[in-house]
Amino acid sequence: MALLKDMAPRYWLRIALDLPLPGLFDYYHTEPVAIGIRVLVRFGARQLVGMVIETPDQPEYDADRVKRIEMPLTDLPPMPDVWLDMAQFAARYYQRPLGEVVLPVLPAPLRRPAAYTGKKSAGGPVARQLARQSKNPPIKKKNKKLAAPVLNTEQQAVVQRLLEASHPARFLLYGVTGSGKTETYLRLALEVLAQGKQVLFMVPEINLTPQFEKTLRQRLVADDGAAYPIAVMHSGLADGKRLESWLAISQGEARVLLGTRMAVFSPMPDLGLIIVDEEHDPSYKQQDGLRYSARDLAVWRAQQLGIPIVLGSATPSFESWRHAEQGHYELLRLTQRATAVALPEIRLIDTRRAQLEQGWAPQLLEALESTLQAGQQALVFLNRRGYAPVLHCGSCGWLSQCSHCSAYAVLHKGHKHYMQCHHCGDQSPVAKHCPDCGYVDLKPIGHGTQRVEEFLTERFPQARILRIDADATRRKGSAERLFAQVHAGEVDILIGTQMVSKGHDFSRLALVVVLNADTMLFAQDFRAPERLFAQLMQVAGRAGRHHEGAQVLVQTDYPDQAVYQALLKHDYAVFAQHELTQRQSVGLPPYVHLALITAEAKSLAQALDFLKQAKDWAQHPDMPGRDRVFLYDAVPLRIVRVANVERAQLLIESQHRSALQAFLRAWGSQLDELAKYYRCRFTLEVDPQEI
DNA sequence: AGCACGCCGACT
DNA sequence: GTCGGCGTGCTC
Repeated sequence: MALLKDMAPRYWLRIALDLPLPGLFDYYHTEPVAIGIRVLVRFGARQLVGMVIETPDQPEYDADRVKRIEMPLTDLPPMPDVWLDMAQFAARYYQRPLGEVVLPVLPAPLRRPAAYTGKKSAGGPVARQLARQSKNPPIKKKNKKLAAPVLNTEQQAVVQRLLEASHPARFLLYGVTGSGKTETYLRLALEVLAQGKQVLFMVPEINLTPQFEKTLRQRLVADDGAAYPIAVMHSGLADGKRLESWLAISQGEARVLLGTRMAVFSPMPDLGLIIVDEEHDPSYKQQDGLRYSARDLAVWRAQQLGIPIVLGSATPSFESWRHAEQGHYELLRLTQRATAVALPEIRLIDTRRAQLEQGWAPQLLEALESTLQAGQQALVFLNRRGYAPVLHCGSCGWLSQCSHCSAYAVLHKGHKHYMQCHHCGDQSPVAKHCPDCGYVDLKPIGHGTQRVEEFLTERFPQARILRIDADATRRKGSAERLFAQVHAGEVDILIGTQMVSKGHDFSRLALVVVLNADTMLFAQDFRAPERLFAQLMQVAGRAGRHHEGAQVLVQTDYPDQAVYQALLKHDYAVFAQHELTQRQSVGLPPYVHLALITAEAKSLAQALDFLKQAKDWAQHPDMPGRDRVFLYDAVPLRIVRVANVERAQLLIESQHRSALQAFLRAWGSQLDELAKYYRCRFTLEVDPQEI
């Protein structure tokens, strides 16, 4: 009996599984299975979908304990080699097991074991999806083809250079807001599409896709009048839709893919061009799981395929700017607005001298007043949601500390009043009297969007005021609906957080007011000024796209700061120069490469001890790259406790990317054991964007 | 990560 | 008596 069983041939497979365990897992099958095929396997007590990565002659694992796969999932062809190569690169570069790359990037139905084993799994998710599509064929969205606008000479020159693209076809398109970056993307895309290639368009956020999609549908039309099929990919799509897009683009049926960072992992058999819009945007970096930069992977993918890539921004990341300086990217500039409208005037309101009314300098209120009188729109921008960031007892000094975090609970008003910690999400009732001394008159300190809304409603009772922030969009439905109100002209004053600063083009907007810019400036992160500049340029860009005389007013206590002075002149280049000089002198990116290890434990001592011990291990003479890598001391995070977990971090720096990589590979593999000993959880982040 | 196994406290 | 809390350890 045993003999008979042994006679069945064994084809050994090394399989990637989505587990936080290093390496691949050995299985076998009685028939050959191709690399890149998904398989259903038993792993311990559960079933998982994995992907075949190698087909070795012998297993590495104890052959007696290697299991047979349940079945290969042949409803899709194997993932292409170039795709697997990119996944492999990402896994190595970001120091994660391959299974944490190749599986999470698949649409959920393709990696759910139940989709192949359950009762209603007949045919698998792909077959069902195709059946669904043939039953109700997607309605071809009709968009009137829009005529291409006439290019100005500057745009013509840029398009010319893009079309001439040869080696190295990596472009940094630096264009002020309204200079027509999108138009140049479209010209290049049309050219590439006409050659029978696919185009990948990346945007930083989901809410930017609808507007962009509309533009693409109107403009990406072939000479014969046929629209190039477009697929959209982002985390807001339902599983079925996401699978539909994935199938359309990977089978080459869709010619254009518009998506957020995850789109960089979509297989595209005929990919011929990548465009990364707003390339500086921090949203391109994933903040959990595999902490990848979609922009950086896009550059890698373009390099791998030998195809052109365009990184576009009005405020490029300093990393990209530096690449351009060094000639790694070709810098293309659009310095003029495509519409004849001048850039809005930016003014700093020095709050050190001003007599403030509820946090407002009189100039701001006057400007609001006259904007309303002129029948135009105003945008009030402040990056702080809720009513007030903290509640305070005037008698004993008590503050509304979150009971789980070293942060304050924020007062929220609305249909219901409540306190909420923005770090752990915990909600609690608003204290009626001081829990320490019983004093009844607790006062909110500081201003959030809700309080600004309340103040402006009192101050300008005739104005139609709308607030758009994470709270407003959660309750009242989609952000898109609220934005539609603004576009329809039903809003005089729009109050908003980051959410309003991107993408939307408000036609009647004549005034932008920025309230708490300084708090962004003094965030601990070394990128704070860079971020603030980008943020303010972006929000300023909302104003006066259609009308002359738009104003941007920024309240600050520090008008002399370089970032504000550069902003006054709309001068990114000078600001970049200034900041880069500083970065170079103190040794920060892009002049050095960083990695960051963050430890979490019940007590701060455990987290710190773990990191200290890890640092000691790093000094071992056998550690590769040790002499070319510098480790800082372990330090507690600024907000040390979140959800009753204490956190500390340790920064690793090197002049040489390859040395850092080699070091992290050797070092990182030893940390699991150490973390177990200190009862810590830890994450290792390569190229961290916040420290 | 998840899931099983295992050893201690308050419930029908 | 058992249901279930989550600590420990293993999974190709």
